[in-house]
Amino acid sequence: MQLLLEKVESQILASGGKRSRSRSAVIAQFFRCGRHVSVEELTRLVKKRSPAVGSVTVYRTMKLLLRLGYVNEVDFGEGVTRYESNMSSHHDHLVCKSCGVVTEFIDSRIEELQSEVAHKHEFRPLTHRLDIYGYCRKCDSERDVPEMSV
Amino acid sequence: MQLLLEKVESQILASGGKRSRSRSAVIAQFFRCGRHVSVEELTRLVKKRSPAVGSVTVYRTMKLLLRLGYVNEVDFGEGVTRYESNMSSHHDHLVCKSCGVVTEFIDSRIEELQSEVAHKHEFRPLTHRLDIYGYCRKCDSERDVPEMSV
DNA sequence: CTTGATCATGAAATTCATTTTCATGATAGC
DNA sequence: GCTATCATGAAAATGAATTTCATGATCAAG
Ligand SMILES: [Mn+2]
Ligand SMILES: [Mn+2]
Ligand SMILES: [Zn+2]
Ligand SMILES: [Zn+2]
Repeated sequence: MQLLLEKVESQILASGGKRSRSRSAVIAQFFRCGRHVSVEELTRLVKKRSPAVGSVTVYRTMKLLLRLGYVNEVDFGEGVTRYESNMSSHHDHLVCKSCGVVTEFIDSRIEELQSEVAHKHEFRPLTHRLDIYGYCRKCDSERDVPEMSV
Repeated sequence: MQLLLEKVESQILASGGKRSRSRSAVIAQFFRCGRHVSVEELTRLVKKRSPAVGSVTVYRTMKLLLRLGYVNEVDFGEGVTRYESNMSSHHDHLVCKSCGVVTEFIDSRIEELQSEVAHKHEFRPLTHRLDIYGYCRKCDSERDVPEMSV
């Protein structure tokens, strides 16, 4: 982990950037916390250890990591951009519309069929986004329970 | 087409709304123009025939059609919401990153596999969004051409 | 170690799509 | 025609994200 942080920092140096406390704090916290973090959430976490860090620096740092290829932006239609590490390989998402929990999956048959469809349309595919929205098991069973209220 | 407009208007009446010139103009223009229209584009088109109509009314009318189930919102990550008629059945999208052209497709095998994956994860799928980003044939061949500039 | 050029920072201002407010105009049903 | 209710457009407000700007930190050279 410390290794990863140093690798990122040296790549920042190599690309003409400089080290900084705030930025290190943001990067370390990002790799420490879970997936699909929003800037607001990440800022709150960073502020616990480094109260002086503002959200603007978090915005800038995430864009920097994006340029360096360490993160991906994801958007589940909430009006905010979320970030996930690019260390793990490509995957798609199951998004619960009730509790918001996100489950990752990969299905090579679907990936294969996507390539096939693209080529059938003379289209050169580069990336794709497959999000399935619905209810996770917990939320689905809760919705089945007949009226308990009032 | 005139039929469709009347159907929508009567449903608006039934749900407690009233008729209006501006709204009719927006609805008619929407069904007249192509798919994946943004509010800005639609407003410009409407203004040609009805210059007094403001974009706020277009925003409101599209949300109304959304509530009544006539349209879907689509988002290709451009920062603006686009609308498409809900008359045609579900489909997915091939989006050209160069010229922006959007091709629709449907592949029942992919749809089938999505259900399978969801159920494997004890997830009840309701909707999904599959967008494939890349280059259409025209843009792909143009990019292959070696440096022609200066 | 000092210097000086360059980069990074946070606060405030700005942008841009979208929504809300508000005073006024249009509509429907009596 | 009257009137309650809805729809309108302009302007203001919102909220995420970016830019500006004055100041502070960093680093390579000397
Ligand atoms: Mn993910
Ligand atoms: Mn479509
Ligand atoms: Zn859930
Ligand atoms: Zn193209």
